[in-house]
Amino acid sequence: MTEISTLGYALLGMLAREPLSGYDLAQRLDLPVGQFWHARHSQIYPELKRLSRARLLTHEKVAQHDRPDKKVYALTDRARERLREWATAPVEAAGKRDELLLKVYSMWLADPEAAARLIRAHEAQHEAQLRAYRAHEANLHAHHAAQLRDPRSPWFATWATLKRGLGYEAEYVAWCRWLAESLESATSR
Amino acid sequence: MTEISTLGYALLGMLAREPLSGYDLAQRLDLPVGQFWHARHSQIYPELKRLSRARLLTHEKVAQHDRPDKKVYALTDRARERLREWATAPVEAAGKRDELLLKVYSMWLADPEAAARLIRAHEAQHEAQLRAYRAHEANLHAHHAAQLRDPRSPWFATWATLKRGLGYEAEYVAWCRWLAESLESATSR
DNA sequence: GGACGCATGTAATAGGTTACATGATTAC
DNA sequence: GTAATCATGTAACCTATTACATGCGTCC
Repeated sequence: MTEISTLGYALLGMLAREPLSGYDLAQRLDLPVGQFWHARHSQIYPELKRLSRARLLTHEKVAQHDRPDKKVYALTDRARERLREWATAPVEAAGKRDELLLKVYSMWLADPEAAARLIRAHEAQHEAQLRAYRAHEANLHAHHAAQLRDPRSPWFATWATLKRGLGYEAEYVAWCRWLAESLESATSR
Repeated sequence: MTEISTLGYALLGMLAREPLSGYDLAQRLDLPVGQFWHARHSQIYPELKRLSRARLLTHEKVAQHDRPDKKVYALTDRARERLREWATAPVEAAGKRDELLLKVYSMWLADPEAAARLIRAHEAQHEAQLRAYRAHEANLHAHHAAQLRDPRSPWFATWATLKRGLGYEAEYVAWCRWLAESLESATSR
């Protein structure tokens, strides 16, 4: 049985919902508003080849009149089965990494005013992300309200990861505010 | 001016508080209860050499009677200055990665009961982490209450990162509970 | 003609994990 | 003696980022 990388499962997970091209996958997985995984096209194209060789994906060339042709990938039955097994298999809690927190750890060396500015900048970033997630959630409720209660629906899964994103960003913003206020009140005194 | 990697800053950040050996650093940065960064000894020892070559660290050999000798590293003034500048320099928000969330994204394919078990297991893990953080916080308040209000104190910085850890884990636990309950109520019906 | 978005790839490098290796000292 | 902790290192491998590279089609 062929090994499948985490990135592989990320791609299979998206293709299980709808067939997509490498470019489509790259757009969804690139920096913007993905949730808890990301990848660049330079990692995606070779991975699609590997998965195809392992007979986990099929692809068909789709000719387009208005833009370049593309390859649209779809799951095989084997892949869907592998994905289903993986989805509930035990996994270690991720070792989180956040460079901002590393900076905060050494921030006592620096000017509190400069520190507060950095934290305020991140507060704004996470607030923007939170607003985007909220808009996404409103959209989900508006168009797929019925499916959101069914754990067998992909919309439910989308909602579940989105809720985690909402909680994550809301907590991050609250923490930024607390920290920035602490730093600012120290400055004013 | 020599480039310093993020890992380098992690090591400098710890050494700015107290001189430590590679082994000490590895213990603090290894899997256990670090907060938002981790590394293995195989990454740490070579990095200590690099930082030493760049004259950012000094080390002295410390002979021990009861156990093997060790090298204890300390910051140079240049390193402390570099660390201080880095601490408030702009940084992009981290692209978060969490394999559990990736699984949740494809969980609609699987048996909701199996899914609920996986989520409950993570709930327990994050609860345990939360308890550990709470104990750490109580300890901080008991022994360093005065310094916790001073942004120029390393104890304040420790508290700030710890608070982020507390918020993160509390939110994670709450989300696990919500999701597990949703999955379980679907099963019982 | 040039910029931009679509579309697909490869190569070089950096960052990180796992495994391999060695040796001292203490406790059982 | 042998397992466990302290202590330091290297090598092989995998993952991920950045940069290089190409080409089509549309809009200005």
